[in-house]
Amino acid sequence: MRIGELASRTGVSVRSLRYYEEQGLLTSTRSPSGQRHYTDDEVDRVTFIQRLYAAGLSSRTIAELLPCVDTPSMENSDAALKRMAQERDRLSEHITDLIRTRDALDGLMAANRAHRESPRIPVAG
Amino acid sequence: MRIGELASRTGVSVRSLRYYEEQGLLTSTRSPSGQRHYTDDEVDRVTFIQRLYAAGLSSRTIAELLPCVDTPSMENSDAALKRMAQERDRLSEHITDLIRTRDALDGLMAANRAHRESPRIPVAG
DNA sequence: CTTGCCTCTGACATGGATGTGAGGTTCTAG
DNA sequence: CTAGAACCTCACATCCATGTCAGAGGCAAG
Repeated sequence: MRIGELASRTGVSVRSLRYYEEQGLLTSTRSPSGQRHYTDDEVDRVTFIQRLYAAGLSSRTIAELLPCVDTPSMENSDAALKRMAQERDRLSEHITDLIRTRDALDGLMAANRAHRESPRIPVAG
Repeated sequence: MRIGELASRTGVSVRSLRYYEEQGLLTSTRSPSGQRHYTDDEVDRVTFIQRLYAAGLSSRTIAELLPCVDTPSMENSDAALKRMAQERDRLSEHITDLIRTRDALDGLMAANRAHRESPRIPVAG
């Protein structure tokens, strides 16, 4: 498929797809006239890339991990696996932090609702 | 306390504290000479602001929520509470998304480790 | 008074993913 | 053949929390 279709299938802008390629996250075969062509597999790949972006990884970091995703071989894995474990832990920490924040919001909302029903002395969280 | 102390107590840069004030997230009393002074309460406030930033809220959004935090009164609450619920849900969605990503990373790491122990594709040792 | 550190305002710089536009080529449908 | 999408590259713009620098004033200690 061409870039436009990949874009609409993944919900990622054409601009971003080109950027991913520039960052070495995505490859394409080129038609004789220079247009990018992709296989169906790239749809999942792009989705996964987006997932990692959403998890706060930079394109640089993603680039370090992807070889390990593509071909789980020894040389890549050795460094990349360590990197991946490291990112996993960072992510895990972040998740617990977000959960704590969500709890804080829940607490605030409860306080406000309580106040709404029976006005009282304001308490900050 | 003055801004430097607040900065070191919260781990937030002086620059950022001034920025928070500029965005209406933080207030300070000024000494006659114009220097900012803060009470101990501001430490928690700054920490909470950081928490919200980490949760992906923009300073604009945070500004919308804080009045609700300060004084859980009716007028503020009405709009802000709705906003807060909305952000809470967004956050919740994000959390489940991150957990899914973490699971994906776990899967990849497991696959790589499995490969390492018994290489299925004879490439190199 | 002077030295040194803290603070002030203001303004420009940064990074990273993405938007946007120009100017040109390619593909597809009529 | 022609019109209009879709594509190409290049390059500049945007957002937003921070960094950083410059020039000036504040304040405690020697």
